[in-house]
Amino acid sequence: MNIKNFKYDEVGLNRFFGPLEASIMEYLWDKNEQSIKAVQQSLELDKPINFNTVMTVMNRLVEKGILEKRSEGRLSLFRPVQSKAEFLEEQSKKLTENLLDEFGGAVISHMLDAMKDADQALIEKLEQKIQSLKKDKL
Amino acid sequence: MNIKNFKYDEVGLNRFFGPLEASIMEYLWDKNEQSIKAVQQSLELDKPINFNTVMTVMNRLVEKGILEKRSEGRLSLFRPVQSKAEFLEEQSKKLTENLLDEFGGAVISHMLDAMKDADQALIEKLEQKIQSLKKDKL
DNA sequence: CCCTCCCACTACGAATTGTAGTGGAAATTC
DNA sequence: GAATTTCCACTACAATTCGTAGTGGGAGGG
Repeated sequence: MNIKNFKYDEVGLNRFFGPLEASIMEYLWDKNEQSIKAVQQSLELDKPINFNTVMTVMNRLVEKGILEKRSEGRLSLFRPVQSKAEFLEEQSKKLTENLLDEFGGAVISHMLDAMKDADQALIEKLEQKIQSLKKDKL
Repeated sequence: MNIKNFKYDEVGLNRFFGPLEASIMEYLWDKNEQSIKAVQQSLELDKPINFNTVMTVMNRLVEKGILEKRSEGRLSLFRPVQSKAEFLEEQSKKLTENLLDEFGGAVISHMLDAMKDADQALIEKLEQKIQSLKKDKL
């Protein structure tokens, strides 16, 4: 799983992937294991896309450790290594740790500042976490 | 100020810039306003670097809105648009907001989990923030 | 008047991502 | 069994980003 960049100016999967990569991942996370043909046909519904283009990008995703490739007879099937939830969990965790390493506790203040619309339950949860952190310090 | 990517696998300014860009910014944040020559000579202390290489990269930083360029006679002087502190503040804020937008309150939990070594003062501050957030909700 | 210093313009290579052509091997069809 | 279709491997090219550097021009000092 080899994601290198987090893109400020994009949204969702496009923060981690190129646009075509993102569409492919979106589809595969929905359908789990699929052939290139199936992916290409699905993308084609939106706009024309060459089979080989899809294949190349999918093979690159395998090289990057995002997809797994399996042969069934002469058919190649591709499937995400992680679920979308697992992927997002891992990325948000990595980014969070990176941010803390880089900027220290100050980010947490930014977080809370930005979090005006947090719901009550989350705030309670945070409060408890803080309490337990305080205890650990004693 | 046009930073696009945050790099997982780098550290410090290298998360936002290429390595040469980062060295240049580091120097200019220390010295404020300097000529290309001054920058190049400073970098040269580490390893040989062509004057034109430095110039090209500095001009690109101007195009990106990171540096400002000013002519004094026929000499060009370059200076960061923001202080390093301002820059880091802005980036950490942007990233924080992006992360929250993207992943919701869950990141905060990650934060606190990762924050085992937070100091007492920070924890107090967080507690107060939480309290005021709670009040706002009433 | 020549030389040196500084800058503008231009170009190239590696890496990343999207694009697609060519051709080969297997399956299907006649 | 030969022809056609299906699917994949290999290869290549374009745009972008970043580091690199060559060529040449203009301004000032000796």
